[in-house]
Amino acid sequence: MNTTSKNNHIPRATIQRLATYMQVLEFMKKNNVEVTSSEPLASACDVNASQVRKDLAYFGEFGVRGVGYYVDYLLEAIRACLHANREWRAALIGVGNLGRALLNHQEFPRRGIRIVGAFDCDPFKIGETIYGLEIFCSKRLQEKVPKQNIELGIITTPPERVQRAADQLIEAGVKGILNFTSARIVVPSNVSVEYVDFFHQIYALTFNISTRP
Amino acid sequence: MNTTSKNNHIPRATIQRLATYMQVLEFMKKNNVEVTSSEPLASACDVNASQVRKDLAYFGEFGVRGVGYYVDYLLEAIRACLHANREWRAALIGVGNLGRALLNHQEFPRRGIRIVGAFDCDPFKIGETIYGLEIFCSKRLQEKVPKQNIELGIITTPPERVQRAADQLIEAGVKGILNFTSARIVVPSNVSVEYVDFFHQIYALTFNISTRP
DNA sequence: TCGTGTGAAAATATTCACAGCC
DNA sequence: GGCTGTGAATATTTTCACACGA
Repeated sequence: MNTTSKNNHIPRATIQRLATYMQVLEFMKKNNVEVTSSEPLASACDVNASQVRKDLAYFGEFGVRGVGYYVDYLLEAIRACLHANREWRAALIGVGNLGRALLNHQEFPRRGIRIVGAFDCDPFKIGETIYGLEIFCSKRLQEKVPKQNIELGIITTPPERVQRAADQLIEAGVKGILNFTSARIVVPSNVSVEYVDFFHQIYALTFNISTRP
Repeated sequence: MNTTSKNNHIPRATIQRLATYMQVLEFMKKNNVEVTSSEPLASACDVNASQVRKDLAYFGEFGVRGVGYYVDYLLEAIRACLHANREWRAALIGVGNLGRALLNHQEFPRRGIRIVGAFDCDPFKIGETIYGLEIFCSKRLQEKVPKQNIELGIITTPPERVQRAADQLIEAGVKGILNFTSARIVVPSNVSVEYVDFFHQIYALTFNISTRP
């Protein structure tokens, strides 16, 4: 399985759709569907069938002409494309409500994301143990990130502190940041940032609802 | 302020960026910035300055040539574009961990989203009161949605139950659904659906990190 | 025959560049 | 002089349509 064949730039939309295909394929697998094809996969994801084929073509050839795709094989192929087929170690900064919820979120370990460090700058929280994880002062990221082989940072601080948290994570050497804060951050170009803010989806809803027949 | 002038189709990406501009403008407002221009706004959002102007142009003219944009005015204008400048009433189905966290999330009321009904199908939860809201059986959506003027549904059930929850919401008359489940749903074309799944962002991260120099 | 993989065509989105207005 | 608003140019993404292989 060759997942690096076409090294030309891959649209971000393609990456998002691959994640969606994964979800649908997992659902199919759970329902003992062994073979599928671009059409049902596409319609489950509300896209065009050739879109599915084109998205996959960026990475290689995973189907069988005249037959379709073996669910299990395609699932593994997509996991490999997204590099979701290995363990990723993460640090979480900001142990408030949301932070705690994420620390307890079973979907993370199920998908190979291990949150192995919890950090905060509140002296009352430092030292506390939550879900088996001791909370450290954010200043100790410097020391813990390399030691624990942490590559991802998850920020769940209040928005005022997000930039400082990001700076500390980057200084400590993480390669990617997942920002749950509503504020934007500035990072050097060798670090990736993704924003999680479901109000974007809410506004897409309110807009769509309001501008319909 | 005319926010419906150009009725041609508006790209989804534009809607998403408008939500981002809102966040940045709110940040500026909090920092007492009164006037800005497309350049600083664009660079804070990692887009091109003419992208900002083009996005706004879909809805009208909100700037002053030679000057820029008045933060407060632009903010209100964008809110109006997204229909985020009024109250929206929502029902939540699935009072598990995530559901509870959302019911307690202060950002909802702050942004005019009022969750006025909580529903579940677990008999042990029905009747319980959480954050001042009684939990009702999902079957009562039919009756509660019209009575309480609910337009949005928020689904936080386990994925196996998401389709049924969606069917009940739609049957009861909601116009838009925010699906926090990892499963896809099928809805009639007069209902809008948005998916919230931060693993999409995580996979964007793992992909980006892994396919860099 | 059926469904993939893929060039070519069409549709969309982004960026440029500058006229127009403060 | 400076920055918006916008048509025109460019770039990107999606869709079509069909050759090819199982």
